[in-house]
Amino acid sequence: MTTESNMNMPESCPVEGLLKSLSGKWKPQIFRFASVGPLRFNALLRQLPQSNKQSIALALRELEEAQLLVKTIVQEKPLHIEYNLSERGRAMLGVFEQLEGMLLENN
Amino acid sequence: MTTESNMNMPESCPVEGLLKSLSGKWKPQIFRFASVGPLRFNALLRQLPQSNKQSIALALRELEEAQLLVKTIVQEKPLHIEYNLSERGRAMLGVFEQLEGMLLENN
DNA sequence: TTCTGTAGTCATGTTTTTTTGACTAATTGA
DNA sequence: TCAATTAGTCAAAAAAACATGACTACAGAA
Repeated sequence: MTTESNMNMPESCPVEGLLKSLSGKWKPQIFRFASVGPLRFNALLRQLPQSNKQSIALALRELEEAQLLVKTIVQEKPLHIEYNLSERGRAMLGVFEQLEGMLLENN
Repeated sequence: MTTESNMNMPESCPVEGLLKSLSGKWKPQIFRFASVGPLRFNALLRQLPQSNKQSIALALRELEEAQLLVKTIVQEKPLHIEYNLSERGRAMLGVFEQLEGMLLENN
């Protein structure tokens, strides 16, 4: 039933776009970690010992593309890279916290 | 890096569970359709012409297991099955509508 | 009793995602 | 200068998700 016409079909519904940008094996956890404090690549790998570089690198890139995280080069020694929740990311976090409340209460 | 120990690891974070139960190629759309009115299997297949029975059946089953939809046998003629948003599903919908507002405004 | 519509399941194949392991390249500390 | 740490990339393999086509089973209409 699949045709060529559904390739790269841009999301019509923004919520569906958000769900997609948070879907995958590692992105939800990474997002949650980012809500606590800045992330660094190798530290993240150590926090997610069942994961791997490739997947984490991809997840970070996609979260950045979705504008949920921002990547910064920190000009300190040792020079390094940090990922933080973007403004949009923090806004999403607020909604998720509300959601969490709802999910816990009724059940 | 993968071990056997992460098989069926139950979700620690309820929001991650929700994200998971709404992830996949068809579940978000099905959920949105359900927010408009009752769903029926064959009608859904016709509304999602690039999909297929197998995937839709699986998506419906998983949405039901996640308690976002409820399945009802309608004792009318012709006897048929209906899927509706559960109470939990409607609660989620409320949050998603709020989310939608946020996603549209800042950007 | 045969045909149509309902709501699926099952085995198999294809495609997409995820993992593995080797490799790169810049920075820093000893 | 050597070794370690940081943050990755790449090609290939393995695993998971998705699609296809054949099939089932029941209800109702002609």
